[in-house]
Amino acid sequence: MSLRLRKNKASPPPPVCPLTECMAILGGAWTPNVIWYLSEGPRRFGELRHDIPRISAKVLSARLRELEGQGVITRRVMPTSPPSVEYTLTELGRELIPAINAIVGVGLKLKKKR
Amino acid sequence: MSLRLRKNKASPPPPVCPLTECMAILGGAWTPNVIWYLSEGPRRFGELRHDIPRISAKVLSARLRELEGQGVITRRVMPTSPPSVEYTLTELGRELIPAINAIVGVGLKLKKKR
DNA sequence: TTTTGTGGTATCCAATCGGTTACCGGAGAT
DNA sequence: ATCTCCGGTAACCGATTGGATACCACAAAA
Repeated sequence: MSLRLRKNKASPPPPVCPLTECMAILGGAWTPNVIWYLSEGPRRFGELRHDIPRISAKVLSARLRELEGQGVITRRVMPTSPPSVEYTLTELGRELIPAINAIVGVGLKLKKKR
Repeated sequence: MSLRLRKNKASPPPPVCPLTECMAILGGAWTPNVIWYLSEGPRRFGELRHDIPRISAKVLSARLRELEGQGVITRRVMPTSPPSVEYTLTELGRELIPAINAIVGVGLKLKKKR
């Protein structure tokens, strides 16, 4: 003799999730890091490369263009020599900071436990 | 004549980031969704498949085993017929909920703006 | 004259990733 | 006797991903 399965409809699933929408922004490799390092102010391409040592120029370039296309950052070419480029979080981009901070918070807890 | 470049050392980068640590958990496809649907209580394999219609059994299975290995969820086989398996967030897993909520919050804002 | 600094792009490549399909055991229901 | 339900696994496959390397223009500095 054995127990019966509980009905599958037992508990209704939580409401529709907008997770996918937001993860489409945060999903790419290094994306949260880029946003994190932009969260304290504008930053140049080379500075970001230095901030995130293991990122390749190709990937950093790709991420920046994606984020620009999504309206998360703006790109501004400065009239210097050689020309330098400054990236800044938009208002939309700044709305991502609490999420990034929450992720960082969990990361800190994880580190403490090890 | 043209402007000079500002020194690269101008502003120090923010402190070392534990982002990567946490994103190693949240990074896989569907992972945040799985945690989200577990956030309101234990849930069975088939229920999760139903919650996340486009996920394949293979990927759901992989994610659940990964999360179990990372100590985010527990797996419990119930003595039913046919056997059913219940997944539950651990205490560590519950610490991820604020981050998930923050991500959901941004997703909601994104939806409103469209 | 040569070197340095900047912000990239082009190309190639191996690895990974996730989807698809087929299949499984074992008990209960029909 | 056969079908259904449940929670998977195995094998295969194409697409995507990200890393490595080489290369670019242009101006200023050495």
